[in-house]
Amino acid sequence: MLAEDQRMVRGALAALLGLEDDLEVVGEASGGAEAVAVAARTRPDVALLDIEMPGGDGLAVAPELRAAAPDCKIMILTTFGRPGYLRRAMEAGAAAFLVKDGPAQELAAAIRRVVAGERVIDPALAAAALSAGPNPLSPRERDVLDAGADGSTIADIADRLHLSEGTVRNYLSSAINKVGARNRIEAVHTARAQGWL
Amino acid sequence: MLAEDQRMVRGALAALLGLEDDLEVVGEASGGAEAVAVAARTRPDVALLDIEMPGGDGLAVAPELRAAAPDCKIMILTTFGRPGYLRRAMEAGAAAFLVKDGPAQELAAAIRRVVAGERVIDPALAAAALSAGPNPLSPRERDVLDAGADGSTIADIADRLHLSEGTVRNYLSSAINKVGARNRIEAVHTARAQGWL
DNA sequence: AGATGACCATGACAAAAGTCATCGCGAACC
DNA sequence: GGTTCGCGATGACTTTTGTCATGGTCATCT
Repeated sequence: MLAEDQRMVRGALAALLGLEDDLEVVGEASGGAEAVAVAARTRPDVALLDIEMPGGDGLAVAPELRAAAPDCKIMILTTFGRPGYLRRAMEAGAAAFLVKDGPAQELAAAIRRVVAGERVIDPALAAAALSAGPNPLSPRERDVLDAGADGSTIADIADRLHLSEGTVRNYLSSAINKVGARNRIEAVHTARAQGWL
Repeated sequence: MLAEDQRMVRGALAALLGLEDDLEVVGEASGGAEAVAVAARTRPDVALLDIEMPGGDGLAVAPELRAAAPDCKIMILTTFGRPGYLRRAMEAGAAAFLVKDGPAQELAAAIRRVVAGERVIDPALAAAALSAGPNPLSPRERDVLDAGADGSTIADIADRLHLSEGTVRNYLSSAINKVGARNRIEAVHTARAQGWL
């Protein structure tokens, strides 16, 4: 099964896999929630999930998908090889983590290896994820940083999260400090780059 | 010819086009500069360019490509259907503007229409581009806004652009005002969403 | 020849953002 | 039972942003 929001890319990936005669695409989905429903219905051997999708990203729905279709292997396919993504993917029980930058043949090869029971992870990425360490941000710090990512003012964030302005300032300050940034914007950038948001 | 930086997507698109027996992929490139070189060598009828690429984006290299291979029709294929992108694509002489969200069959169909001499643009997108109006930012305002997008401080920007801090502040302020934002971050967001950056 | 507008710069001021010390509460852990 | 840590809050303080008025140069357009 294929879950990817960009239809043209999804169609192209389907075409790519269609060239392999031991592989068949039995279902397609354009979002996280839909992926779970489709998997429950079509019972695929393997689910290929994109991360950047509307309606619940691939990492968030992985647990639900495991519940809905326990025998289905989960493979994460993403544009960005962020250490934090890989970590979360592994914690969610994914069998593979691929980046779209990789060679096209790698996809079919990885699927076969996953079906055979192997786990497939780019060694360089694995090393980066390990050396980067875990997410240093507390849940609340993440919330606040994320809420401020779009240019919202402190008052906006406080309002949206039902916190006092001072509290928001403190969380923001400690988040900035923890990621080693000089201000909110830098903090959001580096946190995103690490896959911490 | 196919220019797209993500190899897996590029391979998948090639597979998709390979299914059509009146179409053939004669060259592939992973960046803007490479696209020009490949086009000069392989002389394709049509060049399919992604926008979000390293080494000069599709819009920037379109003029060079026209110079290098005058008979080659240029098609822009992008993730984001931003009004400003469409406008720039048209000004660069592109024959088509497609978004990756569209249906997969649309790609081959669009290529055939372009070869037949037609121009292919999503009507909804064209309307949005026209109603949004042209880029309100002056070149310098764009520079400053862009330089500050990564969280650089005013002093950083002033330094990088060889301007006084006050000047940077003024440009930033007028840019914020022009796009109707409340601060730098919001300004960058909306400017990006419109394709003005 | 005069208007317009992009460009660069100051200085002054108000409004945010960020830092720091300090406090209380509750849960987890040794 | 004490320590630690995440959570939420205050108040005071400094720095950074953003706004505004103003002024000058240069190129373009009418």
